[in-house]
Amino acid sequence: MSALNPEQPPTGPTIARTTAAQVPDKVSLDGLEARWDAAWSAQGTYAFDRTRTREQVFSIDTPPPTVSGSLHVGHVFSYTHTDVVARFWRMRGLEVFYPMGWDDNGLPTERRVQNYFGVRCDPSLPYVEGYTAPFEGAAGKSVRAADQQPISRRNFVELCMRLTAEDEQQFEALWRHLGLSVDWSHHYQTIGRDAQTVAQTAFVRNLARAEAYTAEAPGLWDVTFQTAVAQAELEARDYPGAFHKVAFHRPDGSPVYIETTRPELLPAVVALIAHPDDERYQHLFGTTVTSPLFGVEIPVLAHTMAEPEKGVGIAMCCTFGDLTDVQWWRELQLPTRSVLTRDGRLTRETPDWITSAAGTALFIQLAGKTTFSARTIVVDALREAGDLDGEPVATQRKANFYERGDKPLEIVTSRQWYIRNGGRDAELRDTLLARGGELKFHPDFMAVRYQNWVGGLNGDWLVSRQRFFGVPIPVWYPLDADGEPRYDVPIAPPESALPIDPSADVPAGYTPDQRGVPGGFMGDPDIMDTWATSSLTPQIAGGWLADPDLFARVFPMNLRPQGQDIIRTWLFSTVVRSHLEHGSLPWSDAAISGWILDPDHKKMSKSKGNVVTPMGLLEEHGSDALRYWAASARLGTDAAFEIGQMKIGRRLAIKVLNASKFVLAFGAPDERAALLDADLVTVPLDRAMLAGLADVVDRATSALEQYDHTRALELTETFFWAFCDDYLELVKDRAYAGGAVESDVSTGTASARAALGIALDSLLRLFAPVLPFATEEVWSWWREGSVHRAPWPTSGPLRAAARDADPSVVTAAGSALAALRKVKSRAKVSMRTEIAAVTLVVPTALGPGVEVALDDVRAAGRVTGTITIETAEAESVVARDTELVPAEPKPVELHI
RNA sequence: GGGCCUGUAGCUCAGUUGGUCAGAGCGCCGCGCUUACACCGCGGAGGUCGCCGGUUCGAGCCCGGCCGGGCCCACCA
Repeated sequence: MSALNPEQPPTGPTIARTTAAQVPDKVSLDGLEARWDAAWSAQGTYAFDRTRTREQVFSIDTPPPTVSGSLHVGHVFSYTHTDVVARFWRMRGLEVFYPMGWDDNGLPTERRVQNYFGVRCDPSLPYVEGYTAPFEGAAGKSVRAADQQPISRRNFVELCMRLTAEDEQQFEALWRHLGLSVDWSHHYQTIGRDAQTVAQTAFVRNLARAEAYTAEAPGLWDVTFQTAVAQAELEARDYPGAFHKVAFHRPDGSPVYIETTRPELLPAVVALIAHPDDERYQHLFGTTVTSPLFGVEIPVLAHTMAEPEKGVGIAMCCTFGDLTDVQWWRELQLPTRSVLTRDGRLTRETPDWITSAAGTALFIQLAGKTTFSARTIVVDALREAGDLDGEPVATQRKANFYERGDKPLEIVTSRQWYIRNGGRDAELRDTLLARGGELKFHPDFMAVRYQNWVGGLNGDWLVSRQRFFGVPIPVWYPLDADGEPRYDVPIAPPESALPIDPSADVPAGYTPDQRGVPGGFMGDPDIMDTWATSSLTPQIAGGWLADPDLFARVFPMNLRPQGQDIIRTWLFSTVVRSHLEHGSLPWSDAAISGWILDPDHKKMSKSKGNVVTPMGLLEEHGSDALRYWAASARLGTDAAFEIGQMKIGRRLAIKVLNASKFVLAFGAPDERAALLDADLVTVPLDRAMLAGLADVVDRATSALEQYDHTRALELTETFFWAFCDDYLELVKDRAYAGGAVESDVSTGTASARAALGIALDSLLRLFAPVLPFATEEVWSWWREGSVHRAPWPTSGPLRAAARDADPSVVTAAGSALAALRKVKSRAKVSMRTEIAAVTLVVPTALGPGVEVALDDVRAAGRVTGTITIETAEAESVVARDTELVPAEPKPVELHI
C-alpha cells in the first residue's frame, strides 16, 4: 500500500568510523528545551512541505485548546500522545500536517474578559474609539456583575481579542517547551477572520441546501446567560426539590390530587395527564378540572408517556416544566401558557387565561418574581386554601444544567437556528451512524459512545446562541409593513461577501437607513455556538476556502485526536459538517485520550480546583520526562498524575545521554559505508544483540502503526535498559581494548564498536518521538540534520548485520553475569572484585549462549581464574564454589 | 433502568489467539564510588491475579452470577 507506508529509502544503521564525535565532557538535560526549540524553529524542522500530494501527507486535526486561562497537565498528557504520533509518521517518511489552533470564541472568553476588565457587553451601546477598560487583571475580578461597565459589542470583542492574544502567546510558549512538533506557521483562531469565513460559508451552504433552518419552539434555556442551550451541552446534576401533593377540583368540587416539584408553574398548567390504561383515572379522561388558586379549567387527558408508578400516576402538564411537557404539548396539541420569561422570572403581566379575581390577585404577587420566591408564595397560598395535602416531601432529583451554568435550565419558547443532524430524521441518523462506523476509533470501544449518542438524539442541532463573542449568524430578515421580521425568507449574503456582521453590514438591495424600519431589514442578532465553528476545524486548518490547493493535499485528514468527553460534541458535529459539505468523513482515524486523575483519582479539572500547571513541572523534571509520563499511558485510559513516573522518564533521558556518550567515545560512525560496518560485526554476542534489536524495531513499529505508543515505548525501553545493564557491561572491556586507533584494533573490538554504533543509531530513532530533546542532543553530537527528520528504523539492516543470530545469547550471557554479580553482592564486595574460580550452573537452554559469550562474561565478571560449567534444569544461571580475590587495601589519600 | 470501561505485589501498571503468566518500574531492605552515568550500579524481600460457580487435560486470560470503582445515556409527576 499505501499512503501510510511509503517505500523507505535504503538507509538504516550505517556506520563508518571517521572522526571523533563532538561529545561534551559532561552531559545534561538542562537547557535542551530552549536550545532545540530555537534550532528546530530556525531550521524549519517541522515545516510542512506543501508540495507533497495527499498520499504523502499525514494530516492532523489538532484540538484547539480553549483559551480562557491556563493549560494544565491534562493538556500536556493528551497533546503529547498526538505529538508522538506526528513524530512517528514524519520519520516514516510522510509529510506531517500538524497545525495548532486556539479556541478563543465563546462564553469562556466572555466571562474571562468580564472578570479581567470589569466590563460587560451591551449590544445596544455605540462603539467607543480608543476605549480604555476601567480595570485590568486581578482588579477586575472584584467588580460585582452589576457594577461592570457596559460597553458596545465591538469594544467588548476587541477586549476579547486582546486578552486571547496574550493567552495564546503563553500557550505557544508552553507547547514549544513541551516539544510539540507543530508547524507554527499554520495556526488558527476560532474567532479569527478565516475561521469566521469558513463558519459562515458553511452555514450559508447549509441554508441553501435546507440543512439549516430557523424555528420558534420551546427549548432549553439558561436563565443566567440568557441563551439557548444545545442537547450536547447538557449536564444532569443532582438538585434538591420537594414533592408537593396538590388538589385540582372536579366540577362537583371533589379533589384530584397530583404531585409536582414545580408548584410555581401552576399558573401555566394546561392539562392533567395519566396513562390510558391506568384504571384509577379512566373515569376522568375527557372531563375537565380546575386548577387550585387560579381556577383555570383544563382537560384530563391520556398519554402513554405518563407513568402510573410515578407520584400518584397523574401529572400536571405545564408549558413548560420539563421536556415531557413539551412532548405532551406537541402531541396533544395543547395551548401555550408560558409564564416564565428569559431571565428566569415570572412574567410581569397577568396572563389572560387567568380570569378569576383570586387568581388575578395572586398572580400580581408572583409577577416578576424568580421561580424560587414564586414557589414559596404559591405553596403558602395552597396551604392556606387547603389544596396542599400534607407538607412538601424533600427529594433529590436530577435536573438539566448547562454545563457552564449553575441554575437549572428552564424551557422557554424562542426562535433559533438548527442544523439537521439526524435528531429528527431517521434516514439521516442512519447515514450518520454509518459514517461513524467508517471511522477508526482508537481504542475501538470508543465507537460505542458515538453510536449511543447519535442513536439517542432527540432533536436537531441548535446552533444559535444569544451571546456576543462569536461568529455572527450571517443572515438578515426583511421587515414587513408592520416592521415584523419575515423569518421564513432570510436574506443570505453571497459567499464572496463573507465574513459579515449583519448588525453592521447591509444586505444587497438595502441601504443602511432601512435597518429596523418597516419595509426595511434587520440583522440576525445571534452568534453561532462554539461547536458550529469548531466543527469545521479540518476546513479552517486545511485552508478549505483560502487555500484550496493546500486543502486538497490534507483533506480528508488522517487523524483527529481528542478527549472522550467531547465525542458527542466536537467529534460528532465535525462528522456532521463534513458529511453535509463533502460527503465524506473528516478524517480516517480518531485517537481518544483519557483523563488525568489527581492522586485521589478525581478527574483533574479547573472547576475542581485540583489542576496542576505544567510549566513548573516541565522546568523541574524536563520536557522529555513529562512526555515519558504521558506516553506511558494508553489511549482511552485515564491516568494518574504521577511525579514518580516523570522522574523515571527523566532518568531514562539522562541514561540515553550517558549511554550515547559511552558508545560515541569509540569514534563517531557516520552514515556512509553501511555494508562495510555491518561486516565488522563478527562476534556472536554482538550479532545476537542486533537480532534482538531488530525484533524490537519490528514490534515497536507495528505497535505505533496501531496507535499503541505505550507498547512501542515499553518494548524500546526494556531493550534499552538490558542493553545498558548487560550488553554494555559485557562488551565494555572488548570495546576499550586496543586503544583508540581504529586500524590497530582486533576483530573483537571492531565488532563491539560497530555493534554499539549500529544499535545506538536505531535506539535514538526509536526513542525520538517520546524523548525528542535527549535524542536530538545526542544526534547532534555525531550526525548532520535532525533525528526527527531521519527515517524511522527498519529491521532489515539490523538483521543483515546480525546474520540470523539468536537473540537469546544476550539473555544467556546476561544471566551468567547476573550470577557472578549476585555472588559479589551477597559477599558485600565491590563489583570490581576479582573472581579466582567459579562454577556456573547453566540451564540447558542457555548453555550454548553462555558458552559462546564466555569471554565477555569472564571479562565483565572480572573472573581471572577458571570457569567450570555445569548444566542443569533451571531458569537462570547460578554461580557456586566461588573464590573471590580479597581486595587490596585502598590507598589512603593524604590531604595536606 | 440501558450501555461502555475497570478491579493483578504498598503504589502505578504489563500480561497479545487459554499451556514456564505470576511480571516491570517505583517504593522498601541490603550492598557497592566499578575510566557512560552516584541525577548511578548490583542484589533481595513482596501477590491464593475482587468473590463464587462453569467450560477445559489446563484459566488473570473464555462463559455465567455476585461485589467494588469510573464514565456516558435515560429518569426530572
